[in-house]
Amino acid sequence: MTSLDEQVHQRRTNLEELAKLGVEIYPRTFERRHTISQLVGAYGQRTHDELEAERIETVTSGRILGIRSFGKANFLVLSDGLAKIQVYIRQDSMPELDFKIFKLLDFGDWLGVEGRLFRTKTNELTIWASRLHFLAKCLLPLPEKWHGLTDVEIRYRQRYLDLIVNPDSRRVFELRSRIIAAMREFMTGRGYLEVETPMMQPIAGGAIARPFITHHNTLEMDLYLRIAPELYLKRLTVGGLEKVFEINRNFRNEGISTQHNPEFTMMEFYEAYADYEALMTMTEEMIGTVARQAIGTDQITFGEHQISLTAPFTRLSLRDAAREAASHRLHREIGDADLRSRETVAGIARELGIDVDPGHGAGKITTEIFEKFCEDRLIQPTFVYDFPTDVSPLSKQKPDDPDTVERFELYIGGFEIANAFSELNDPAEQRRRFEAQFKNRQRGDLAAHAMDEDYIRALEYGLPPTGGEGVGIDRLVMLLTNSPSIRDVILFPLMRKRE
RNA sequence: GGGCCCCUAGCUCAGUGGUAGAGCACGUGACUUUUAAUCACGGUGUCCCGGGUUCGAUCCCCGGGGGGCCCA
Repeated sequence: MTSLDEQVHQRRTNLEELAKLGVEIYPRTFERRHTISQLVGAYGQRTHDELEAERIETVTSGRILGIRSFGKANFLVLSDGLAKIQVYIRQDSMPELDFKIFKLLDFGDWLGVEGRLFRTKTNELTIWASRLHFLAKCLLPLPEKWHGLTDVEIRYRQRYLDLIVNPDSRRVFELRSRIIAAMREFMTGRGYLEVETPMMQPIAGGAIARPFITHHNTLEMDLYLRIAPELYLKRLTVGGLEKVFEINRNFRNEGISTQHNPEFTMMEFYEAYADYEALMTMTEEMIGTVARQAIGTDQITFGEHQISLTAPFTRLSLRDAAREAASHRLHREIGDADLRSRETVAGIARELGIDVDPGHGAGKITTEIFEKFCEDRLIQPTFVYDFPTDVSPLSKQKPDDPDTVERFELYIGGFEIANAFSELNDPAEQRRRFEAQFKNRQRGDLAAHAMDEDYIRALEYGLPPTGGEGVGIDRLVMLLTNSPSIRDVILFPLMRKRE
């Protein structure tokens, strides 16, 4: 018999023995007077003498994360996932049946306890148990208590084990919830309406990305999982909802990395009468506010970096960033005009070791230079603004420069956190942009934006001047929880199927 | 998709071309305020899978699977 078989068998036997004693082995409810967290919160500072005077009786419950037996003195460690409390168990303090139950408990079982709070000689807050209530059996052995569970594959595939034994993991997901709550509060506090738009879309628009395809049987219709809610949210702005936001999942059928999960969470919002300048101001306020509210500070540690999220953030135009990086590497001055000539910028890119796609225009090539040489150096919060028009099919051009759109991306910790622009609201120009994208698609670019006639029709009814933005929630959570991989902040990251 | 690395007991990890190891966990016993409890004794296994080389492979070689990091 393997060690595993042996341990599972032992646990099953204990469960059977409990049943033989007449114990309800899967009881339906349990009424607590306090959670363990409440006990620790309320009485964690009480001294031995205060507890003796107050004689606090409690009924609580949790999972057994430690058993120390000394014959007649026995200790359990009980956890509610957030806090732990010790339980003192002695045969002469409880009914005979309850002590028999205790003898059949295993590491990992769920248990209810009645008793009085006291402090042991070593000053540990402890429940002196007078009754035990068996709540559920743990039939499989848990990971070791000291090293915990470090195998990342098991942590992701069996997140429940990770959450049981790794308090830091629990902490990350508590913070994730608080970050999203703070974000929602920030938006609703500014008068934004929270909405939900389709996740299944007949045309996957609003971003440059390859979609997942699914199928509706009775409609006999292929659908895409959305790559962005953008086009639907702007339809709402056409409909007069001047400030809307949505926090929800997007799905992109692309590579997986420490910064990319196929499904990820975005907060996307649109505000009538705002432009990208206004959004920059709002974004730096949002990031700092959310950080202070969710984690208590806007000065964070991310890996080896100390990052300040206090406004204002640095602002850097994309072409300046690309120009400076190229000038530095090629040891000569690259001018703005060099980046706007397709021939010149393609030559520069090749000199920099970039494989230039013959179908790519000057703007796309400039963006590639930026992505390759600048992105991962933008550790402190930086707005990179003014993107080439050919990589931004939904953004409004600058009045004096049709090759450039009013768009920015926010970089923190070396990766993109947010993407925003003044929305293109001229339906004729929007149609031209979609057609240009269609040409990219014909050349084989499966991520190119698709034509959306209904969206153009909506624009024809009139979209007011509008600014819109998407904030990557998972990446923000990574930053605020100092997590090196996006999989550490997604409860169940996508993993390859296992035989 | 490419490169590099990892896969050994339930968990965390050593290790070797010749009967596979430790700590925790598990079992038995001792112990009336312990806390990574301690002490004594005890059993651990498809060394990820398949093929090859070899008298002999967990180890070397090839292929596959899963995972991680970096690059695209």
